[in-house]
Amino acid sequence: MRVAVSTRDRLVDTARTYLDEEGIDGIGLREIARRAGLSHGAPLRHFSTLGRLLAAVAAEGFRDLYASVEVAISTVDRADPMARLAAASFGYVRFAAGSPGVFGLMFRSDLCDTGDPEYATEGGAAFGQLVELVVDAQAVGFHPDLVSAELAGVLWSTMHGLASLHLHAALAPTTGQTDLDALVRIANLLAFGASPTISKEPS
Amino acid sequence: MRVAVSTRDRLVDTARTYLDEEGIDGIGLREIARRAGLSHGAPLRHFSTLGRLLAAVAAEGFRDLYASVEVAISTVDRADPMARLAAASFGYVRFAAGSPGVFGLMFRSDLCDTGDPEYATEGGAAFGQLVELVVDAQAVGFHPDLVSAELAGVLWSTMHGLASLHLHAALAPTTGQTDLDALVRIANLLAFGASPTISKEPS
DNA sequence: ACAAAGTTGTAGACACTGACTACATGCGCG
DNA sequence: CGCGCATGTAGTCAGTGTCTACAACTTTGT
Repeated sequence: MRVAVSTRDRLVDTARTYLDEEGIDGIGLREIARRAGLSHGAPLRHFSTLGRLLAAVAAEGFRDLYASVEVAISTVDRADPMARLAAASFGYVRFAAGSPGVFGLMFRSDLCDTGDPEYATEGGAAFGQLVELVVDAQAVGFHPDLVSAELAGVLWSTMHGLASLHLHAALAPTTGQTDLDALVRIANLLAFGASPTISKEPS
Repeated sequence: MRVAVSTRDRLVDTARTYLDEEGIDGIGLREIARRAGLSHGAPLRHFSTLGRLLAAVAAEGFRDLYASVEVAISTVDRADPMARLAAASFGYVRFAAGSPGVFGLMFRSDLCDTGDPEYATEGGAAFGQLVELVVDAQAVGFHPDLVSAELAGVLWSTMHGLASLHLHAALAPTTGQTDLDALVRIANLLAFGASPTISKEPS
């Protein structure tokens, strides 16, 4: 929680708060302006369009996602790449579960302007973080024959799918299941095998 | 391609066509009415709200998804549950790639009214189809200790994540990768192991 | 057969949205 | 000081979803 100094930052913060409190549905330029105590046209002084404003929110989301993964992998042995990869999974879904609104926004190309350079930079950084983890894992024998970026893409997709479907409650009604961590454990079991060191979530 | 007999069916068909041609962005009640050659209020005579109309479109999407998976698994040996499961993966992403607009809509709870009974029924049927495949696979030794619905949820999530991120082009820029089938092959490799019978896509 | 009732489509209105414009205010800097 | 420029305001425009009144047509009961 950092204090909003400029109006620009306050707008991004207001949007973030709205997303996590009210969800992604009613978000809009005028609503953000209202909550920030500004006139309906004020945001356009700082962002040329609503999409750019939301792209800035999403970029901050990617930074938070990066940090969440960083925190998760810091709890396990630095010399165990497989454990770090498994921990990263929990960091990913933990961010999604903790900031569902922002997470939902980050992958909504119809809402946030994905052409925004900040969006691309932060998104790429988050993915790059995972690729590094994958490279380390490959170095200790985890599917060393596969292209790192592709392997990372598949692992990302798994966590992304789990988080997405969980938030959309598309699985819950039929599975009667809300424990996201349990599903991540299963996913890790499938991907990494039944190692006891990675079958439990960290910290 | 079946001929639209009632106005109601024509509206659903018009929305479908729009989604696959123009994407999900500009869809709306008035736009659908325009394309169907009706006045802007006509759709509300058949659907109480835009969300219900789109829910009907999504429900038809779930039926098509079901059919796509059915086609995919029909190409492999009926007595090989693992091969059928792997084939189902291709059926899933093939539908998503072939009908990106409808696929995107199906999991957008802010757009289509997920409380619609038809939506819930068809969505549940599609998931049930996967659960059956998983049960068969468990019977031949594929993680028999896990809860079928949870295991199915994880597998669904993986395919869902791959399709979602692929369509959002969120992975493409960093991975430089557009071959969805290749990613599915990797995902199957991770989940099912390196059996040559499932490492290639069917048909 | 004929009128009543229901169904279906139209047209207008309302509140709302994102974006654009003209205008006012206030700040920094030569 | 005074000129720019950045910032915020208010009004406007085209567009949206939804509601309502109304017209036309179809079905139904007697």
